[in-house]
Amino acid sequence: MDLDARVHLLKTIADATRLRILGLLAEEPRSGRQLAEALGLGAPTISHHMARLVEVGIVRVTPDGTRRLYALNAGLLDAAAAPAATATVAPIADPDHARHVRIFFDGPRLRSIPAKRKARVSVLLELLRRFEPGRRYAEAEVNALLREAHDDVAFLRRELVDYRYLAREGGVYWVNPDVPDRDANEAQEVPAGEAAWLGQLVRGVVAG
Amino acid sequence: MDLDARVHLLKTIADATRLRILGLLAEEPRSGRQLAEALGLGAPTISHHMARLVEVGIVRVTPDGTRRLYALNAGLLDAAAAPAATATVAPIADPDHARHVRIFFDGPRLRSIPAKRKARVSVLLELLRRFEPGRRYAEAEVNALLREAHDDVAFLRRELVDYRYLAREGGVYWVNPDVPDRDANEAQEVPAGEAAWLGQLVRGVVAG
DNA sequence: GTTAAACTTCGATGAACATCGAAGGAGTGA
DNA sequence: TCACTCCTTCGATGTTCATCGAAGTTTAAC
Repeated sequence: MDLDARVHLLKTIADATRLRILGLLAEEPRSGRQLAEALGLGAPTISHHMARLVEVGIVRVTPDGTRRLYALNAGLLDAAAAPAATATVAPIADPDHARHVRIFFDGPRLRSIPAKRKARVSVLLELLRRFEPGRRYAEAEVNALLREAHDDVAFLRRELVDYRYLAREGGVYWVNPDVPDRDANEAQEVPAGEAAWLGQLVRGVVAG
Repeated sequence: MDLDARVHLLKTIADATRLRILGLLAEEPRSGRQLAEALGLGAPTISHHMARLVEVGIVRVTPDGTRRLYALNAGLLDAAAAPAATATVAPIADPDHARHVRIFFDGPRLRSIPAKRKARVSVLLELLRRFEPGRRYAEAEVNALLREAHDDVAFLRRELVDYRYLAREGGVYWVNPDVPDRDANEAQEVPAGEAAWLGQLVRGVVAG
């Protein structure tokens, strides 16, 4: 996480409305409408803030009928609570990874799905990081997470399973604990340091 | 610390230039000129940022000849490092305290020194909070800290000592560990919680 | 007093952005 | 298909604020 990223993240949290939103989401997940009512703000304003919060990863969103349910990203906070645990997926060592990500991602969205295998692997690994290791996901949850990146969730899901990045049994998915085929991947320790101060911050700020 | 204060503090840190300044000050104290050179910015810009950082208490300033030396407020960071310690001065329980502070303070500055004893006590206790308990101060340091509030530092210093808020021996001052005469003061526990997340944040952000 | 260095204040400029109303999807159910 | 709800996008508005040059202030040294 470089300077710009940190500034971006801080700027995102440094707003009264968004702090109040985080406080509400810390109690329970809520829809946009609920947040708008609770804060006395218009729907466009809420939409604006939620887009920012989701973009930096503090909030997760799942479609639910015509509504969209927003929830605090528990993974970050849990990582902060157990600062010794290494709860993140091992880093990606492919030197072209960053370039691929830059080319194919537009924020959280995927501009397109790469045709070439190497770039597709980069994109899939990047998507894999949105899943919490150890947690089990229903197929709908997997779809919801992937839909933040691209509409063809079925293809992405199939690819993730084919590459063994996601394991599946019945309708339940989870991150493969020892991901295969990750080029030159030496599983270096990434203690939850980065997530730790973020989570600590969010906890502290939200708790008041 | 209410919502607005937290937002204000976050907004203060959420700036690339100020984060770089904090990073530099984490290494060693520096003057405004040094910071301007290191960052390639104009003197007015540095002055602007330093005023903000000092106002929120992350940075301390001491005059040094024609220069002003800026240093990270070690107290906050130390409080974060030992999260169990209660390193802050006991809170002020006088119900009129907040009103007095609002009336007589304009940011860190004192509009005037209250003539009435009650209000003056409030102001003095508020000033006392700018000192780190346990730390020993040279008279020049005491003056420097008080000068941020008002030019008549001699009067303020004498009052602080007269009220036994500051103890003195030789030329050395320190916060009286058991402050007397603090109306209805039941020394409630204020674990360094607030400072903790701030310090944790600064540490994390600065360390990268 | 005078000069020089370091810093602050003032005013202006431009960029970022929170908010809103109006219009435009998108999902749900008749 | 139609209506309804929820949400997003667009365009406009007003505010905040980082930055700079110019001018003012403070401190030290002679």
